[in-house]
Amino acid sequence: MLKMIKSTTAAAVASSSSCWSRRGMPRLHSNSTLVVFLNNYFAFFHSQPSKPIKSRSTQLKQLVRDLPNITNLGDAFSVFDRTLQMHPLPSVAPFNQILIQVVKLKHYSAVISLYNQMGMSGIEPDGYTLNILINCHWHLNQMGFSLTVLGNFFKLGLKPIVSTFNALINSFLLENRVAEAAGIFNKMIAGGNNSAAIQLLRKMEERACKPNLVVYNTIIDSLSKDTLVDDALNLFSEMMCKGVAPDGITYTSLIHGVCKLGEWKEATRLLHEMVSKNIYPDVHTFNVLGMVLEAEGMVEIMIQRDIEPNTVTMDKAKKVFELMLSNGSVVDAFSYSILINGFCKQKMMDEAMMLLGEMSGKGLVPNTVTYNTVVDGCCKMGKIRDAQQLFSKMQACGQLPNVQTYAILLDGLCKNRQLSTAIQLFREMEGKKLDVNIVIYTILIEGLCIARKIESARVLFRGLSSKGLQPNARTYNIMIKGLCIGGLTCEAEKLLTEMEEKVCSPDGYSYNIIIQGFINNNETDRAMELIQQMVERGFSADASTTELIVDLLCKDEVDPALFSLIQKENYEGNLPL
DNA sequence: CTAGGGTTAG
Repeated sequence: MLKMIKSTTAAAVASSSSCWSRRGMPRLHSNSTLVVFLNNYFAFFHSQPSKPIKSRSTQLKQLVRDLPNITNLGDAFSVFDRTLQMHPLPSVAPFNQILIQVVKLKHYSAVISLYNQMGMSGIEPDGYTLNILINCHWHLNQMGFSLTVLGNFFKLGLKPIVSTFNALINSFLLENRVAEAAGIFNKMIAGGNNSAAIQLLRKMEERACKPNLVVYNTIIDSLSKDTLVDDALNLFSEMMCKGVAPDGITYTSLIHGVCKLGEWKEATRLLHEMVSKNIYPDVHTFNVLGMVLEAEGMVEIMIQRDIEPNTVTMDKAKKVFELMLSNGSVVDAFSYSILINGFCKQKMMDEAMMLLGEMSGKGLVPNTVTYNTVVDGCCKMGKIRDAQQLFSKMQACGQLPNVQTYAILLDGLCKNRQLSTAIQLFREMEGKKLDVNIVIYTILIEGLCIARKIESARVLFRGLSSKGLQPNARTYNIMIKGLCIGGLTCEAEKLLTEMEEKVCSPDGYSYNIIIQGFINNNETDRAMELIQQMVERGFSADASTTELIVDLLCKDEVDPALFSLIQKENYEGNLPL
């Protein structure tokens, strides 16, 4: 088998070695080798009678076999309650299993509340339970709770992040607890601190606590996510030099990173390399590739390379799916969500809905994210009624809407002039004790501005800090635009200044919005000054701003020198000599 | 039965 894959990938690499280009170049040609790899890979598995990738789940989880499949929080609670009512009370093990299932559903607070319920019922936690709990506290950014669970090594409120973690790691190192150290890395990275993570990696090495594969994978993935792919690849080389062999997770992280940068050649090389090491792409890897190909409009090329672009049909898309399905284990609910999202983004809602319907027939459960995707698709098409129906349906199926679901629907309502329904929905989500975030308020502020209720928008905007929320650049931009529409350019400019003082300085959008505002309100002098400022800061006029300026120039209302300023900015470096 | 990779919002 290995030989076959080796030969197909080698052929794939050899077949189009000259069509690579760096980032920013036409993509349709540049990733064709990747597509050839995929086609060969699928073709190979298609010809195999049995599953090539052995499922590890058959070797594990004897206990969980007796538990019903948990696909939503409601199920989890009922299974938990039934387990709690058993006589005699079972050991902690099945409870741990339930907690793990809930962790997989990412309902971390629910895990903690179930854990508390266990305590009240007299079930003693074990090491596994505590690990699960620590993991949840990390996900919830509750570092203090994690530390308490770990055994009160430290008091709460320690500020210096690196030294805190160092201290923790040192104490773990005494016990040779590499796993926990890895967890701390994970948390640090969640805070966006790659360099601190690498520093800690070095500390581990100094202490002769050899970082293992998980530690490296965690950091490599974080670097890849931040598109620091060169650093990720360096660490990748380093781990191999130190005798730590990469696995599928390492490769998937790296492939994700290079694909994000459009480095198709590198992606193909990595795919080739992993297969040559007897590490096979799994459903995660394919989902990354599927996502990337979809985003690049490569779906049609994946199926048949000589068809017209932009003619993706359901038939053709299904062909890819069937190809993946022929592998038996390659398509899961994630894969469906990704493909459905692709169709939604292409505004092909019929196809998206068909796929959604198809899932249950395959025993796959559409989750909150899947529904969010189709609700968004409907909203963006202006099909609010359909979106609302899906919103009801998901709840009927036991998939609870989250903040993102509400954001999607709220935005759809606001943009389709149904402000009062939006406000009703907002009240509903408040009632559900969902954590209303800045995205939600930004949507509402924009909705109010669209409805010309500038005063209400302003009240909402000013009330953000009392809710403990910080407006970001997008919130400011929307409010500035609203104020300009309301003719309140003076106040809009004050907000622009306020942005400077806060952590979010004005971006290109901010300038375009306010410049348009000044021009539309016949304050050309002020507009001129801001155009100057915008250009100085390296931002440029967008199409509609340029149009307004050209219009002014035509009416001879401004200094003609202005045009060259705009033009120079737009064509800098590209003017033919 | 513990850690690490894939999907969604303004």
